[in-house]
Amino acid sequence: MASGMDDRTTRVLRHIVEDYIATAEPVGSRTISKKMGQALSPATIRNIMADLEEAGFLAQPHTSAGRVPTGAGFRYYIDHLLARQSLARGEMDQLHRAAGEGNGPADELVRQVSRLLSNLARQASVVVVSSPEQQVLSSVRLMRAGVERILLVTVLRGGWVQHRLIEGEPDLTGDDLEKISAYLNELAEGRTLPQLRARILDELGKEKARYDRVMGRALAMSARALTDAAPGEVFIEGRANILEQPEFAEDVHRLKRILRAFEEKSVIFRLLDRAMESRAIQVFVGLENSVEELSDISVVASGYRQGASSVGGIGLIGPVRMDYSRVIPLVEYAASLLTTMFEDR
Amino acid sequence: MASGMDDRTTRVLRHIVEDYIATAEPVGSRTISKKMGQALSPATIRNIMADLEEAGFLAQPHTSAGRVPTGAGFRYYIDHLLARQSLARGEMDQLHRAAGEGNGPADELVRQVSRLLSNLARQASVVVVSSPEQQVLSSVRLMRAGVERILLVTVLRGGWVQHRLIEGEPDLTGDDLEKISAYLNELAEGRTLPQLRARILDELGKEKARYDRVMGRALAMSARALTDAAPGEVFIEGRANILEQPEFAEDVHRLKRILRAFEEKSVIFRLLDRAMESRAIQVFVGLENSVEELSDISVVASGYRQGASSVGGIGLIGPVRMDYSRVIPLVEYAASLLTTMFEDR
DNA sequence: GCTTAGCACTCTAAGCACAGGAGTGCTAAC
DNA sequence: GTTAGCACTCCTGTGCTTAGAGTGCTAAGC
Repeated sequence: MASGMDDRTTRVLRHIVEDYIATAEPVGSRTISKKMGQALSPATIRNIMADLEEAGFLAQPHTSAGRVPTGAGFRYYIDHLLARQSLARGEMDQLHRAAGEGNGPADELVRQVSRLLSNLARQASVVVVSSPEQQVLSSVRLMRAGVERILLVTVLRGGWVQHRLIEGEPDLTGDDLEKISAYLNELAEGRTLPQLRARILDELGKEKARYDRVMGRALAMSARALTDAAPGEVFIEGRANILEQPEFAEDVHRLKRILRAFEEKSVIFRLLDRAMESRAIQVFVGLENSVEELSDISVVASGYRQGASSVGGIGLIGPVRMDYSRVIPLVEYAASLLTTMFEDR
Repeated sequence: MASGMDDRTTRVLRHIVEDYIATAEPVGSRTISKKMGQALSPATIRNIMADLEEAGFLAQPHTSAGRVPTGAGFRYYIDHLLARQSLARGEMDQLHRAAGEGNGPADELVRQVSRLLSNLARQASVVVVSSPEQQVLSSVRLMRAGVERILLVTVLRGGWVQHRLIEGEPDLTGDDLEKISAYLNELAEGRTLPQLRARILDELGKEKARYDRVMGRALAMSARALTDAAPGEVFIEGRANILEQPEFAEDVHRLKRILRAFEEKSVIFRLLDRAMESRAIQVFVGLENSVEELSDISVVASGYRQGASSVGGIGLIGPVRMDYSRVIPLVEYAASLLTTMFEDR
């Protein structure tokens, strides 16, 4: 269907979308005519606009208003007409610096980058960290945490740290913990979490008799603790930027919906998981993103990887009227930056 | 000054504040007269109101509107007139259950309680975790995290887990780490973080020669890592509840200010630190809280402790017009719940 | 001397009419 | 196929009016 649009028509569409992105106001034929150097009169533009409206790319809030791009209009613009802006040198530097400051564990790093991404794009930013089950373990340790509690700490290659608390094990001595930890750590070497789990169970069956009961129990307990995958995490930064957008400033109801969605991690997760799988950047416009609460907002997101496996996604959330030409390269760069950062971690 | 108010006057004030809390509308003399069983006519009430206004407890948005309590009015109400509602059995149970679910490390626990507190009070809730320097260590460990990174994990009694990443130490073998960790852990036994730091430096001076260079370097590096106190953390839950309040629904500007403040952890920190010191619950009304950005909101907060030392604060943030009779007991209960939870941790 | 009924007064909120303006669609001429 | 011209629609802002809520003041009553 889109194939039926000639060059002139698409140029008009592009100008309308861009003007609307810039002003957040319905745009009229006069404006577009001027913008195109008066090569076409307003009347001609109006004819074209009528066509575009019929095709579903534009809509009128009311008869005497200008046109506003529909979801489909934005979609077409993004897919076919978008002229990507290249990032400013300074912005790239800033992102690099932010990544450099993410000195702590891996989630510090992703949060730091997300925070800056949010500021540069003037939108709310979201990172998700999927529980990286395919990641190779760096080390594993049982640590005493109070009288009746033991903390199972796992560190994955790349700097992901996870905790699991194990309750009600008062009679393991410090020496026991040392011994078991060393053993666990040895088993963990070069393995992923599920592999370690399997390995422990294996050992437990095979050599159960060889070890004292304490060791057996501790291993079983570790295996159990490793069974519940650490839940993925979601960090949202720059919520306040949402308020900067005029569409939300007016309409408190929409604002409420989106802030509520932010409170529900699962919603955000659903939102980004499609982006995490794919290597390319993804843009979900309005209704497309299938999360009812967020039917009138857009998500621009991309997965980031560690080696071959994807470990999470980073992106921006905002009104459908977003400056995609700027925002898409930003997200893309942030994601690839994270990917490179994890290469030498 | 307040001493000059007779019983009848304060009763009127109380009714005005309570009606305003319930309706968010300026309240008129007629309403109060009815509410007090018509013992006093509206005209009399008006006289009293005029007095209260002169004393600074009430204000009029405009001549023909009813009265609205000022900050001072709320202050007086809270300090002298407040009839605390007792918590519903069910609410207490819910909080207990939430605390029970906080099975993970300590900050999981406080977040869980905070989240529920927020829902029960229908306000945004905030917990701060001050870096607990007086807390006794449970265990300390160096763990390999990638080729060039070492993770220093400290577990404090109560289940507080902290990480510090140490970069650029490729030539420590697994055995080295084992040895040093065991040694560190021994030094840590029963000490607080600053004490451990001091102790390490001590050892380092005294017995430097006795150990191989690797051990010395690793100890020095640990001491260095322990020097930067882990920053305190701030968690805010239930931001969306803020939008429920009519005062914010209308006024986008205020909403913006408060959400912006939420993004700045330091602001929230400043807000709660006075509450953390004291054992009693604290209510900061409007301007009092000295954070310019939040001049028209209230904070109800209380510190929670672990043993004798305070480790953080929990509270609610919302418009000055808050249902204090309900909210104060809630916060109080949540804080004391946390304190008891930490008793047997 | 405190209380209160009565009343004039003030101010807001809501409704309505009206004008101005932006933008459209259609028609007819180029 | 393009465009000037024009009638038409609909929103927006303004001014005006009215109803209502609530006040302050005064004078009468207990």
